[in-house]
Amino acid sequence: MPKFTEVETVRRTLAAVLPGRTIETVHVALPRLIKNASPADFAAALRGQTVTAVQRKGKYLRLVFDGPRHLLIHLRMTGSLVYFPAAADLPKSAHIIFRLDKGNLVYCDVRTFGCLWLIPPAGPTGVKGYDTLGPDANGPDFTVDYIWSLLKKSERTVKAFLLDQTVIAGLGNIYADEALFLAGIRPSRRCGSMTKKSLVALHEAIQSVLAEGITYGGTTIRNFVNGSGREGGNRKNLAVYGREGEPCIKCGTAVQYVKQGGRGTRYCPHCQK
DNA sequence: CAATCCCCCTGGGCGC
DNA sequence: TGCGCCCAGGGGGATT
Repeated sequence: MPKFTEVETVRRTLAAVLPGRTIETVHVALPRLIKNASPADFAAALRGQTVTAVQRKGKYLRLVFDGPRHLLIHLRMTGSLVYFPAAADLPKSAHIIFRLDKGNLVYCDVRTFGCLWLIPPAGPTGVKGYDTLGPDANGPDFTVDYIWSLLKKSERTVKAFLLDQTVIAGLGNIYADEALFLAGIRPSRRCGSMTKKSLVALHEAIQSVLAEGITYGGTTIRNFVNGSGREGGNRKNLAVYGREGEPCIKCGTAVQYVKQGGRGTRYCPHCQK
């Protein structure tokens, strides 16, 4: 599922219902999802904890409690975190169940790549990917000048650069392709060949695709559901992702598919230079 | 430092 | 209808 629009959609949904709720018990059906504690320690640390906030940084969700541990979650490809206000049949992929004073919070994950960690409320967490995150793609520190300073030093492709979470936190494969299309930049272009002008266009395109993705509630490709279990509605807005072989919406040229850095990459060979 | 490959897994889609 | 293959939004690690 994720890129951060999906994670942000989940965050917003949960932030509306979780604060004030208290965890009564935790059931761990798939222990390997918890990366830095045994199931027993994990359950014991969270029992009796009251949620005070639901935060996001990059593609990580953070449940803030009134106690000495926070819960950090990465949904990876197919994870979801869903609040059930009343008793309900749980999906087969419900791997971790937090029984609350009112309702249940359920971590579901078909491919089971997701990760959960207990972390301290402040300071380094020991979770490498989290501690090294760059500025959020929709945050105030993600500026043209910031990107320019890194871009000049890099010899990588622009797409690899965009997906590097230490550079920009939150951008995923779909939105990287979409932003590059919108800015007219070929994914295989070298960072060093970028002009300030094309960077400004790219910066704007990133903000734009992310804002739109959030507005439409995330992009449902296969397994994405938001914190209420509803699917996102953004798929129809995608210009290149999932449209390989179909005509470019600007010029009609067939959208190309290539593997770049192991990731499926789509672009218009006419519009993107 | 950058690129590639492989891994973690399940299930949908498609060709035969 | 069934089987086997290929594919997938993420990211970490080993290797070249």
